[in-house]
Amino acid sequence: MPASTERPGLPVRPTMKDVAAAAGVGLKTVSRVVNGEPGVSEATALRVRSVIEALGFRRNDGARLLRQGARTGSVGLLLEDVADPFYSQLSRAVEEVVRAHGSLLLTGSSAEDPARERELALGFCARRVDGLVVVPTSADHAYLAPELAAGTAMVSLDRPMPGLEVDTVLADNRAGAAAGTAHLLRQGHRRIGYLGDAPDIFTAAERLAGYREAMADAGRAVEESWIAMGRPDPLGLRFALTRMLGGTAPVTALLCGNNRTTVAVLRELARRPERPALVGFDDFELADLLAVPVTVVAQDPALMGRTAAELLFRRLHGETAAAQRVVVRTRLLPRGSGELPPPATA
Amino acid sequence: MPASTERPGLPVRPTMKDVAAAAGVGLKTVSRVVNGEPGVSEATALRVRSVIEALGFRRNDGARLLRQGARTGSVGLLLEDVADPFYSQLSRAVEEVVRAHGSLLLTGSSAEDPARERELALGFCARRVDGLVVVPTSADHAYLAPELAAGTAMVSLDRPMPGLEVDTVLADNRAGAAAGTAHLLRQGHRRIGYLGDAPDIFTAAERLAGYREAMADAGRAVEESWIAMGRPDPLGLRFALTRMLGGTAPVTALLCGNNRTTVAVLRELARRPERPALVGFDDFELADLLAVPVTVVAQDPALMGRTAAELLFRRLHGETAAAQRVVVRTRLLPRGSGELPPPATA
DNA sequence: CCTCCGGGTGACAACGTTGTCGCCGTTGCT
DNA sequence: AGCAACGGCGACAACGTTGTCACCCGGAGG
Repeated sequence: MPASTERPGLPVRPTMKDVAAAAGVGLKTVSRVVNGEPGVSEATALRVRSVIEALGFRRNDGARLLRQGARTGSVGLLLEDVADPFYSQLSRAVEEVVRAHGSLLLTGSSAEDPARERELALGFCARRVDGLVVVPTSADHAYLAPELAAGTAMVSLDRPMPGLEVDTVLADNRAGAAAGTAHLLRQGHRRIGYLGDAPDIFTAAERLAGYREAMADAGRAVEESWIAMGRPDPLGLRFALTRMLGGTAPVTALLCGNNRTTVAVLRELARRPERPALVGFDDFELADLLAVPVTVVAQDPALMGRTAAELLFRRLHGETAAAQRVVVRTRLLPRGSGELPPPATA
Repeated sequence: MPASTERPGLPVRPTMKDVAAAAGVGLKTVSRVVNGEPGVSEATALRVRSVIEALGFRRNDGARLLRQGARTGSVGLLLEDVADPFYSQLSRAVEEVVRAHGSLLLTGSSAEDPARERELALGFCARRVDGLVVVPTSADHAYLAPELAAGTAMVSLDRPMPGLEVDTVLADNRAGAAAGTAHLLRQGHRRIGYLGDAPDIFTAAERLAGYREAMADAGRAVEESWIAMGRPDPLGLRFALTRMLGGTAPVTALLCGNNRTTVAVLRELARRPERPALVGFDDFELADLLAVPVTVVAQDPALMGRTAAELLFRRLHGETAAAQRVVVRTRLLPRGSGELPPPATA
């Protein structure tokens, strides 16, 4: 009758040693049973299993991983903000793939703060995640180079990670923004405003470039006062809209650079008399049910997330080809707001 | 000049041993430097630090945790679907608190499938998370009892976890639904429909109960044909609405049991001639910008998530009081759709 | 001169698990 | 009867880290 260690009252997790002692077998036999390895008689296995059940034993994966030196079966996801519907959809898609591969997902929101992103990323790496899916902030990511070299797979999602040779999944921001702009031009608009996120954010800059491109292709000059870039705070937006929509030659249409901005603009427009045409980049729920349904350049966040995660696992499964860049198409969805004609006076 | 182990071409993470060898010091000295322990001369520390930098060494937290037998500094969050805005807000709030406590967050979506939830929860426990925040499915959670006993902190969020003595954070579903119903009754509605999620989901059942309560308090009988419960699929919904809104005594108002249902109902109503009054349970973005702004019983998901996470860390910090139940208030936000009067003919 | 002390350092065990290897007892063959 | 083969099982080392303890050395005190 072998005695286990004392319990001083505090909860202690039973180990294989405890199970072995309680079942009157060797440590390795318990290991074999737990892992379903052959070489254990059915009788012994049964006894061990019942002890495991009785003690509530659960294998310590940390120790297991340490011993095997193998994969941890976990992946880290870093993005700007899980609560943003675009990212929450990305997140869900990534999670789905991760789960299908039997891995667990660590999630962290960087809030667009490089220091915070770095802290999270290195935290994930210290936990020895097998891979990282990152929606990178605009800061330098050189600190990840050692991790990459050490074998942590990485995929950059939604934005590139300059200086790091990793697979990258992007939307065709430029073409999408150009398509949205061209659409407005086709409706007869000549003075079109662009409201986007801070210009150091890759997607914001690309979409602005697409807007300029389309305007240039149509032979239309762009006045810099038609452009407003920055985090979409209500006050700045109100100011920008007043500037664009007021004066003697107001813009008659708006292109919004992301769903946050689009929603903020809609909310602001509801307080104003002007009814400019509007195309939003990135679809959002209920866009089709608004008083004037909102025309958008829709991304496919689920596809982007899925693609990124699959690229990651391809690497983890041994793929060694050069880093690739996948561009996911956007689609213009005309719903009404983008088909409003310019006012007759314009 | 001590030689490290050979590298066969594959990436290998350097260990403290490698650093020690390269710096010509003992293993423990490296450990001391890494952990900022005293007892190392500044000269030695400097040398070790530069070697760490050069090799790109990063401490293996798994081994550290194993040795210390301490906390893993990670928490698991289990919910139904991160892509659902209600849960993504919960998620963000939980993450914020977790981060403030220096921990990492593992996230998993159960998709309302008990087997999947179980698999995820046990996976988290095998990773030895310090605690678990769970939005439980309606299945039995007895399998978590050993984990709880073993010292894994747990908090139940949005729904209770019967049979497990854990802190629980809930919205006041019943009172909220009753308030929404009473609001509709005050507008003169007498025949009010309720559309909710599957009745085995706690919140759906509670809200239904609140609806019945308010109807009973007003002395109004409820016809069972006014009630439709189930996952909000478009077809079932269409059928249910046809039933409720058709016939000789149609309902003139609707109470929707959650944001998914509300949106689905709005989408379906857009295809139909009837314009019943409507109150939704749970707020959603743009509810105020729709053609008829939507009156809702708003929950506070951020507060709920924050509260749950804080209760969890209180336990982790040694709190041993009996499990408590925190109820977070809901608020009725009248915006228009809930103030529509019944048609004169009714 | 010897002793004591304390700062700087390293050897070693241990955390919980798994891979390797060898032991024991049966069985089946010659 | 002798021997190989095999199934069942356990002892032991190792994974990368940290806690314990002992060692070495120079200087202060007797």
